[in-house]
Amino acid sequence: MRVKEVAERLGVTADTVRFYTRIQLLNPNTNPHNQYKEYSHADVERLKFVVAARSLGFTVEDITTIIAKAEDHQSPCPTVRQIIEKRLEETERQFQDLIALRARMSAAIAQWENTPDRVPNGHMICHMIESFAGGVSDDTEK
Amino acid sequence: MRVKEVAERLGVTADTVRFYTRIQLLNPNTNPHNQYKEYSHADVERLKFVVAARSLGFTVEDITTIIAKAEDHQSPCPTVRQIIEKRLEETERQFQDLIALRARMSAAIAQWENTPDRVPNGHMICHMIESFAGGVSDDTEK
DNA sequence: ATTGACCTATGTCTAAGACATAGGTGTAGC
DNA sequence: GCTACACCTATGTCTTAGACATAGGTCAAT
Repeated sequence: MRVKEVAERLGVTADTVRFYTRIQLLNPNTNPHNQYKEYSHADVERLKFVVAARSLGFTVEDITTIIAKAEDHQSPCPTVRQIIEKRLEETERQFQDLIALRARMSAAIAQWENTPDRVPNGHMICHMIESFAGGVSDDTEK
Repeated sequence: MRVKEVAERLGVTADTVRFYTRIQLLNPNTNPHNQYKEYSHADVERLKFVVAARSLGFTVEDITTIIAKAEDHQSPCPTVRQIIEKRLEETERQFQDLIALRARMSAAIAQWENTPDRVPNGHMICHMIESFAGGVSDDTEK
């Protein structure tokens, strides 16, 4: 199978499969004539694993580590448990950040509904953004 | 003022200020002797604007556009309203994606609590990840 | 003048692919 | 066989918003 077929089978783009191939997460045979890659059943299985792991928030580097352990006949499970715990914490942080951002955005939009457009003058770029102080202040004190 | 002082005043890193300077979002004077940048009060004001806009989800490119309009004596307000609406939609999408991801991660962790570690065999890399199907399946049908 | 702590500008790197491009494949029509 | 032509491929470059590494500059204390 060539890249597009593999990609479609697993619901990812051909570019994604090419990327994984480039970083040697996948190692298909190469046709020496035209450099086309030929993906085997084993390659598809591995890609399936990568896609599953990605959808659980593992980074590509995480996955590389996990596969390396497995190929070394070690159980990757402890590593996997450890990593996902860390990734979940990060996700939680992003989540909180995103909630705060969304709140700021919504508040700004609400406030600006009753604000007229205005042409900037010398010491203002956009009065809407500038008047929405949102916690941004100079620390100059004097 | 030099880069570090400006950065600290606005609660960002010196690298951030350098980055904005590099892309000419800020245009401080350069000491021809050592290339050190000297930030004026106007530079600080502009940086304040950039930081405020960033905290509302505007991209650096958005901000460049907004400032360009303002310097051209046009009101940036319509543009600003339009952009933030778009950014809010994107944020909402990310938010939904993140909720789904977090749910998958939590579910996986929960499921794996009662799952023993296992050493990989020929056709399995990590049984925990592989058994947590999470919607990843081959489209092979034959 | 020299040391040393701290600062600076510049170049490179990041994650995970997307995009652009030059060239290859394969089928249909002649 | 040859030619179109639609579609496919590998490879190189680009993306965001800074962080990091490094070589060199500053400045107060010695």
